[in-house]
Amino acid sequence: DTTHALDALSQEGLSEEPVQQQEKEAAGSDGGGVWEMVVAGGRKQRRKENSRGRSRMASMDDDDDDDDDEAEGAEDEENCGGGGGSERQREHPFIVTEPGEVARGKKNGLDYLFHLYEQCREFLIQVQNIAKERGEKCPTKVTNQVFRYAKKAGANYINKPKMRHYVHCYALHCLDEETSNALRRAFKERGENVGAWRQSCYKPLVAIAARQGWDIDAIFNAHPRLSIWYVPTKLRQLCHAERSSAAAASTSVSGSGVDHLPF
Amino acid sequence: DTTHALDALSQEGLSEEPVQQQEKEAAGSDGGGVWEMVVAGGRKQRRKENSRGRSRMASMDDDDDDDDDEAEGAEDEENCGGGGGSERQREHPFIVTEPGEVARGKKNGLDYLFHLYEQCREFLIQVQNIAKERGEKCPTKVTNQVFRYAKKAGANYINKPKMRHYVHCYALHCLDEETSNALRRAFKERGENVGAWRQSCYKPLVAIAARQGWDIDAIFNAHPRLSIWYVPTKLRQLCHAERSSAAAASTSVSGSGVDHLPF
DNA sequence: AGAAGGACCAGTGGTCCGTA
DNA sequence: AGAAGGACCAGTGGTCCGTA
Repeated sequence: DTTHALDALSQEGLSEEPVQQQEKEAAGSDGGGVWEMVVAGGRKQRRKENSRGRSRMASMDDDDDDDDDEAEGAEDEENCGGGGGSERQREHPFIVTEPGEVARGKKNGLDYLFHLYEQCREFLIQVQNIAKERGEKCPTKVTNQVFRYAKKAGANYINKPKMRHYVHCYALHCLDEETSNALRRAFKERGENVGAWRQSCYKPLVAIAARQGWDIDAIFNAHPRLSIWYVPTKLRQLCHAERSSAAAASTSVSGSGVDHLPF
Repeated sequence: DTTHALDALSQEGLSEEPVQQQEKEAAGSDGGGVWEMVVAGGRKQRRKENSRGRSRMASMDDDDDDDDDEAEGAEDEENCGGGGGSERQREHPFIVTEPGEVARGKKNGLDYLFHLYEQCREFLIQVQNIAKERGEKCPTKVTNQVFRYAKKAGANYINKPKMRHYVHCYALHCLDEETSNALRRAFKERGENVGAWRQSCYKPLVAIAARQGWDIDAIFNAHPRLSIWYVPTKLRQLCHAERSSAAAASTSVSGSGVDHLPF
């Protein structure tokens, strides 16, 4: 009674199935659909075979998967917004944009970046539904399995290193959108690059953690959209370091405590 | 201000430190201490070097670590309750015992088995405390890291395959001690071996799951002592299979539903 | 130079199967 | 035969570094 079309999920690379599910937005769950039509239209390259003869995957349950399958290694050019050619494709780099601003030229903006996190969440939900239906272990986080699923669903522009790289930026966006927006405007105005903006997102997060007892895991877990992301190592370390030095400062002022700082 | 004696924890096998923490019971947290004096006295082999030149580990924070360090590969005989000799040591096999019954001869009873789960919980709590103190990722389950910690703390009789093998038996003991006890008495009386008793523990668990909406993960997670254990694959599969056939039966009786069973 | 992401690596969950 | 557990293995979390 249950379709087992996704049986290959845990046997990656073994089956050879023709159907491929396109990236689909689980439409209507947020503003992403509209936003995407505006911003992503010229950028979204659909499925370039990633040249290592990977197998594909049957699509699942509901709607809109289109069934075209290219020959392996077809490596044809695609509309990537003006720079046609057959060299290996990458996503356009991010630039610092204000909220609502669409990046021009061969660039992607930060609304698009955050949108990728929402898409990953939708892919996770799909993976969870499949797992529940089949009585298998159900992931609570965006795992390798989810990234693999996203890729097979045609979302080649989603990958683990990128998503992990900017998690804390998304965290600030979730936890304090005001501050996040202000930071974006400030860094755009100053003409800073994405790396500088990214670095600057740590500090306000540590401040939030300070106000909430330093438990960054609890802060992530308490937020419905953030709880599915692993706390980045560096953010965890910064919180720990800052807590330690804050504790040291307060004890050395009060004279109590067990640390041995010079006085 | 914080001791970093356990810095080697994540660098297993690299450091060469002389201090070793003995198994300790985190005394007073449950009845294990008393129970152990009665039952485990003649069985507890303390530290046989596991012959692969593994390094040891500095002990942590609090109390009672004894500092003796044997030469590597000392391989001396130990008091194992009567069977002295230098051959490789194993734990005595389990036999089916009634609640409160002490196993005689070279056997271990089921109270002892369940006690091992409590010990693992205590080791997990110690690992969690260390992780929190150091601002590192904090495990919520009994992971490889916890088994490694237990071994380094001298609890050589704890190992992953054994603990995973009997998890569902412990689960029944946690979730329905009455039923668990009755099962033990019945299987002892019938002279069944441990394997048969172990097998028999699945069925009442599936029945519990049936009563609670089939969500075995939720059932594990709702119980404070059980939530730290991964749901065993086979138990998960049994619940899923039973739910499916129960659903099929009910729909074929009611005539509604989407399955295509013969009528 | 700044940035995207393939691919690697140490340590994980899971359990088989050589051992006693 | 029944059982304990060393050791293996596929797939994970994490992120470096060769690439563009």
